[in-house]
Order: sequence, then structure tokens, then C-alpha cells
Amino acid sequence: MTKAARMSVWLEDSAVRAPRTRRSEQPSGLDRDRITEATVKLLDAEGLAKFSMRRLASELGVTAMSVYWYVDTKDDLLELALDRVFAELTVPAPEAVDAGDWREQLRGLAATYRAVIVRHPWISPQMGNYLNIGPNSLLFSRAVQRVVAATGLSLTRQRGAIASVFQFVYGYGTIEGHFRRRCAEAGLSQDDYFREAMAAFRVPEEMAEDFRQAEEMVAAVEGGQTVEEMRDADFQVALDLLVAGIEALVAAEGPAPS
Amino acid sequence: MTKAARMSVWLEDSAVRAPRTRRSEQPSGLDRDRITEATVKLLDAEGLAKFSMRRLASELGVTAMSVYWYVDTKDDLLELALDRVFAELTVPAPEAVDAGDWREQLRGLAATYRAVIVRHPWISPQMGNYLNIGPNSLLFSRAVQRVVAATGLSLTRQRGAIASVFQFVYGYGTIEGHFRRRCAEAGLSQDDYFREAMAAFRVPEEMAEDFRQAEEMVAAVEGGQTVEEMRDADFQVALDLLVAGIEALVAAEGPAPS
DNA sequence: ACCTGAACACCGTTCAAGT
DNA sequence: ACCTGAACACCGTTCAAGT
Repeated sequence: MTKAARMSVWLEDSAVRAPRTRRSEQPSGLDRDRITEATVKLLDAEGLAKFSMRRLASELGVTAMSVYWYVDTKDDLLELALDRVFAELTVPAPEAVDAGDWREQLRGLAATYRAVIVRHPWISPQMGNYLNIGPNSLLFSRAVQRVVAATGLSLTRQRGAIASVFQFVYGYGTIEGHFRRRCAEAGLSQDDYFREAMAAFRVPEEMAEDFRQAEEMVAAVEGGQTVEEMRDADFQVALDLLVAGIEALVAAEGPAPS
Repeated sequence: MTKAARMSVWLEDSAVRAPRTRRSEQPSGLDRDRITEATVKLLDAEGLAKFSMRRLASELGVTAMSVYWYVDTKDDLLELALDRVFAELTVPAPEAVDAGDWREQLRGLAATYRAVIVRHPWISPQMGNYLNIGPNSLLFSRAVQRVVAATGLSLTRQRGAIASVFQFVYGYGTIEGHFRRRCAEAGLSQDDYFREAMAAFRVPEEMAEDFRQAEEMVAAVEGGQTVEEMRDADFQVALDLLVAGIEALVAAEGPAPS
């Protein structure tokens, strides 16, 4: 069996090479933390496509290859950056989870997850690329699992329930984040971009009958509602649906074994 | 207001430059269709990261710049490739939708969508990048909207319902597709990769209590169940949940106005 | 232990030139 | 109308060398 390449930075034997983060002053003041921080800042500002090791190095006032003393590859660095933004997730402590209603808790977790994805659109394509076993990712997973366990759903069905909620939020946040990025790049507000796109594009006649919601959206935006308001509203409807769906599954399973 | 860059290949004024697809023979036998086909083939075989205009050109037995006669940019080409794989979606005709039960139809659409995303993992990051208004994408959207309209849900809530189902499938398929790609790259079966990852990684003790499902998965795989079987099962649970959720929302809205 | 510079094998795309 | 070749301004990463 071929030895697979390292699966994750988080599985690296951190004792092999020195701590990579020093208390004492380096010549350039570099360490993993400062590098990761600068990476996130650059990714937020300029996007994944424009990010490069050379660009990062110049931002840090250092030569391109200096960074490689602290990280093995660009991929490792991106994995570190990914977990770093997950630190922004608002995660309730286990006791707080147990004290609250799962419906509320689930909505809260969905909301914080969505916010982080939308705020950092570059993480969406990254999340699929890594195992997501960084410390902050684990803290979030833990909370998710604890909340869903509190629904009373059987263990086997909990995975499906978690997937339906958080893959939805992932997909929704991804589209949202990308759209915001496109608007920013085009120098347009979300509403203006939406209007321009709708003006440029005509649904083929024979399909018009089935695109009534699109028409409704156009009408709403023209009526003064913002694209963001509509997206918030749709998100809430979806969460209502998901919570109701979980309740239905729980009811269908019958009373939990004591 | 700054004139935004072209929003989509599909909005390009195709009359400006000649049809780009010729009946008669080109010196190299190139046309948009052949180029798009080769692009999909390469992306499937080697992934988005390794795809390049030069690599494509050499596959077509042509110089790198020849391709630029038929497409303006690499981005445009990727947008064409995206809609081309959507041709693989099994989309029921409007009459077929009207004749069937929306529950079944919705499951069918979710299944075909998932299959395409998993088969072509490179499309996930692309879908967010484009407006998805190609002909095949529209055909699918049309069917989705028609099916969800048949649930009896109010027009405003239909968007939330569509999002909950298809953003879920997008997220789920994305993770699945990426996982398969990682396995293929590591030269391991999905089950072996899963086992190796689980062996390499230990959940921190203080969190063990909340990671019972992960334990359950490990036990199931050791018991001979395949990772794919479990994913199929979870997918079905999620669809059950979503269908039940839609039914609950419909019931909560009360009888539809005639 | 940490950082640099030169070099290798790549990119997407422009532009002038060929047929 | 279609295709090529050279060139520009980039990449990630290796490797030998400096301090």
C-alpha cells in the first residue's frame, strides 16, 4: 500500500521540526501565527485567485522563500488559514447547549456558520479540500453534534440531519459569498448588480411560466426590497423547513427509549 | 456607473464575431464544441488544479494560442464546460412533472444533481463563480421550480424550499466529490482512506462524548459497511427530512387559495 | 536557526506575424 | 479566417549559499 501524502497539517508531527513559533525575536519577526494572520488578511482583501506566496512574502516585508521555513507548502498554509477563520464562529459551551432549546441552538449555529462563510468567500472551495480537523473546526463540530443529539433523533439519523442543515448552510453561504465578491469586483452594489444581470438576461419565452419566482424577485427589488433582505428571508424559511423536518422525523421514530 | 465586465459567456453577443463553430473543415478541425469536450475530459481526468490552456492545447494537438480564437478567456471556457456537464442531468419534461408526485420528482432531481456533482468534482467551485444561466442549467432550474410549485407552497416560500433542498445537495455532493478525488490521488479506496484518516486522528478526550456518531461510523466500516453505503443512507435520511419539512410548511400555510 | 538569490518548470494572455 | 512564436509578467518550489 502506497504511503499516502500527509493528510492534513494538523496531523503533522510537530515535534519533528522545532516549534515554528518562537517566543524570542526572529530576525524578521516571523512566526506561523503572524504568517497565518497575514494570509487571512490578504485572502479577505484580494481573494484566493490573487493570493500567492510571493505576494504574501512582500506583504510581510520578506523574501518569498522565508515563509517556507514556517510552512511546508502553500496548501498547508491555506489549511491553517481555514481553521483560523473558524475561530470567528460563535460556539456555545456544552453546558450552554444542554441548557437551551435545540431549535434555537441550531438556528444560532447555522447563523454563525453562514456569517463566516459569507465574510470569507475563499473558504468555501477550501473546505472541501481538507479534512477540517483543526481545533476550531472540531469545537464547532462538537457543538453541532451535541445540539443535534438533543433533538432525540436516533444516532444513525443524526448524521443525515446534520448534513441537511449544515450542507445547506454551506451551499447557501457559498453562493452568497461568491455573489458579494462578484459585485465588489464589478464595483456595483448587490442590488445594482442584480438589476444589471436581470436586464441583460431574458428567460426564454417557453420557460417563462416556470420562472415566476424570478419575476417576483425582480418585482420585489424594483419595489425597494434589497437583495440581502430577500436572502435573509429565504434563509429563515429554509431553517423553518429544516427544523420542522427534524421534528417530523423525531415524531416518526416514536418515543425515545429511556 | 462603471461598465461591468461581461457577466457570462452566455450573455455574449454571438453575432459580433463569426459563429465560432464551423460546418466546413478548419485546418486543425477545431471548434467550440470539440474544445469544450476536451476540456471536460481533461478536468475529469486530472482535476481543476492541473488544467491549463497549454495542457489543453497540447491535448488537441495545437498551439496554446489557437484555442483563443474560439474562446476569449480560460474563464469563459470553464463556464462552457460547466454547462456542458449539466447536459448529463436527467430532467423530466414539464408534462412529466405535472403527471407525477412532487415528492418522487424532487428526490429524482436531487439524485441526478448529486450524481453529476460527484462525477465531476471540479464543477463545485465553478458553480459559485458563474451565473449559471447556460441552456442546460436553465432546463434544470425550470424543472426544479415546476416541481416545487407543485407542492402547493406559496410563491415566496418556494425559494427557501428550493434552497434548502438544492443547496444541501450541492454541499453534500461537493464533499463527496472532493473526498473521492482525494482518495484517487492517494491511490486508496474510499474505505481504506477513511480507515487511515481515522487511525491517524484521535478526537481529543474531552470531546469524545460528543463524537459518538464518528465512533459509530468507524465501527460500521470495521463491520464491513462501505463508506459509500453510509453516505447513500445519510443522503436518503436528509431527503426524508426535507420532504417532511416541506409538507409541514405547506400544512402550516393552510389550504391553498383556489 | 533562519533567511536569501538564482534557477526550474510552469502559468494566462498580448501582440505581431504568418498562411 | 485561422493559427503560430516570441514575449511579458507572473506562479510554487528546490537547492545551494549566506549569516
